[in-house]
Amino acid sequence: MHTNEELAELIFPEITETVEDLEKRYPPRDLPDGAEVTRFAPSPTGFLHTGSLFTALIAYKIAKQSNGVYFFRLEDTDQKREISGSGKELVEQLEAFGITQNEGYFGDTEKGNYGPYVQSKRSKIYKICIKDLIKRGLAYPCFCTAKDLDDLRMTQNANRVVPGYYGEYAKCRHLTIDEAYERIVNGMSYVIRFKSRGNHNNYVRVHDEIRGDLNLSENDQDIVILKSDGLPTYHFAHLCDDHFMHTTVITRGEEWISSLPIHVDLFNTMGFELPKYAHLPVIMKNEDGKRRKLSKRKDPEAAVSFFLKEGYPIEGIIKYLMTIANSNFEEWLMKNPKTDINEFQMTFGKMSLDGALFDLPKLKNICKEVLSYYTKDEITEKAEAYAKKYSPELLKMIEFDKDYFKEIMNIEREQEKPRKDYEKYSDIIDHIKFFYNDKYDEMFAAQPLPFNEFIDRGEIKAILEEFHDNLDYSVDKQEWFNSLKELGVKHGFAPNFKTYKKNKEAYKGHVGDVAEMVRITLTTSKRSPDLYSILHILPKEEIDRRFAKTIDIL
RNA sequence: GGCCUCAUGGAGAAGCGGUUUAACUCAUAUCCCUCUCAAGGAUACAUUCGCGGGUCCGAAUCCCGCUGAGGUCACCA
Repeated sequence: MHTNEELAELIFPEITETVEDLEKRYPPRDLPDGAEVTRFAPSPTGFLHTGSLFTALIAYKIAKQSNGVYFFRLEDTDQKREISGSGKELVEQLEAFGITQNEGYFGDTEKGNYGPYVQSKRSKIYKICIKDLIKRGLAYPCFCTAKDLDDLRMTQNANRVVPGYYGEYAKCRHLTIDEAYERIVNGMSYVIRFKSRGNHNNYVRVHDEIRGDLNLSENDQDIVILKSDGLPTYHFAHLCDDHFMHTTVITRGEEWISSLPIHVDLFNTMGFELPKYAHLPVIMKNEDGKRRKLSKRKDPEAAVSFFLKEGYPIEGIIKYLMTIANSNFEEWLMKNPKTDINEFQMTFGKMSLDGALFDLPKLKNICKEVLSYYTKDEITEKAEAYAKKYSPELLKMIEFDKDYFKEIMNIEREQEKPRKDYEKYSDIIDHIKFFYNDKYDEMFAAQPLPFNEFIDRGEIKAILEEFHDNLDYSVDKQEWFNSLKELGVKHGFAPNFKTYKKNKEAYKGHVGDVAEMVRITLTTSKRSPDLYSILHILPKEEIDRRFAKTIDIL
C-alpha cells in the first residue's frame, strides 16, 4: 500500500523545497498603503496586439498612480505556439509607448526579487506547489489519452450532461494510489490534475473591480495543472505566479471571467489570499453590422505596429485608448490638453462594461490635436524619429536642411489655434513636398497646372508677371494681402468674394482667383497652407525660378 | 446547447427613481467666416434609452420575462 506521500516522491523526487520555503523566499512587498501591484503577462506568440496594449496601459496606470509596482511576466508555457523573439519585441513595443517597468522580464535580462519572470524558468516553483497538493491528496496523476477525453466529451454531449473531467467522469481520480503508482513505474505518460472538491450546484460570489459582484457556479472540474511536458497550464501558473509575486490586482480580458471559479478554487485550496480581479472589456470591431473582437489575422489595426508604421503619434494612440478605458478621460483631456496624462487618475468604476468598437476617425481626431500642439522643435524631432525607422523619403527632406524643415512645420503653428494638417507623420510629405525643388519639378511635370480655365491665359500670365515684379518681402501680411487685392482690382477682379457675388458680371473673378494663380505657381496645387508664409520660407531664387518656369509655359 | 457577461444616437458615452426639453466628444449634414486648404463659429442629428410586462404619483434609472450581441466550455493562453 502506497501513500500520497510516496506517490508525490515518485513523481517529483528532485523536489525537496516546500511551499513554506517559497513563502520565505518571496516575502510580502514593502509598499505604501493603497499601492497596487499589477502586471502585464502576455504569451510570446506574436507582436503586440492593440488589445494587449490597452490591457498593459491599464495595468501600468493603476500601479503608477498608486505608487505601486508594475512588472512584465512572460507566459511561455505553450511551446507549440511560441514565436521566438516575440517576447523581447513585446517589451520593446511597450516601451515605445512609454509603458516601462522596473521589474520583470526585459527581453535579454530580468530584474527584481520575485523572479524568474519567465514561466518556463519557474518550473520548480510550480512543482513544489503540486507536490504539496499531491501529498495532501488534492492532485493526482491522470493517464487518460486525448482519445479517452474525446470519447468522454462525446458521450457527455450525447447524454446532455455538462462536459468535462469531473466527479464520476474523472476516471483517474478514482484510481487507487497503488494503481497510479504502478502505472507511473511502468512508464505510462500522464498529466497532473487538480482534485476539485467543488459542487457545480453551489454558487461562489466573486468581486470584480469593474463589474461588481459576480455570481458564478462553483468549479468542480479536475482541471489539468501540469501538462505532460512538465509545464503548468495557465490556471496553475496564474495561481503560483501572482501569489508569490504578490500581485494585488489581476487585470486581464473579460474572456477570463468564466474561468474565475477555477481560480477561486485553486487559491482557496492552496490557502492563498485571493487577489483583486478586474476583467477588462475587449476592443471590438464592427464588420457587416456584427461586432467581433479585433483579430490579428484579419485586421491590420489589431497590430500596434500598424499604427507605428503609419506614423500615428504615440501620445495620440495612448490618449485614444484612455478615452476607451475611462469615460471621464475625454472631459479631463479637453480641460488639460497639454498636461501629462499621468496626472489623470484612472478608476475601474469609470470603465465601461462592454467592449468598445475601435473607432479610427476618433483616433485620427485625437492624433490631429496632439500633433497640432507640438512646437516646431517637438514635431521635427518626432517626425525625424519616425522617418528614421519608417520613411527614408521623409528623412531625406528633414536632413536636407533641418532649419528649413522646422520653418515649414511652423506655418500657423505655435499659436492659439494651430493648424491641424496632420493626423500622422506619414501625412507630412504630401503636405509639404512642394517646398523641395526636386519634388516641385516632379509635380510640375506630372500634370498640367490646374489654372482656372475660365480665365484667359494671357491674363494669368500678365498678373503673375506683375505680382512677381512688385513682390516686396519686407511688408507685413496685411499689407501684402492688400497689394494682392489691388493687383486684382487693377485687372478687373473683385477685392473680395462678397463684392464679386453681388455683381458677378462686373468682374472676371475675385481675389481668391488671383491668390490661386500665385498658389499654383508656387506649389502646383490649388490647395496649400498660408501663401504669405510660403513666400517667406521658400528661398528668393527659388520663387524667381518658379515664376519664370510657370510664366514660360503660359 | 449549458453557463456567464453586456444592452442609451453612426461611434465613444454621461445619467444610477423627479428641473433630462437624455450632458459631452468624434463622425455626418447645412450655413457663416475665409486667399485655397487646415481650422474656427453656428445649427441639425435618440419624441426616447433592445422589446414586453410590472412596481410607483413619477422609470433610461427598480423587478420579471423575452430578444439580441459577446464570452466560455483544451495537456491555448
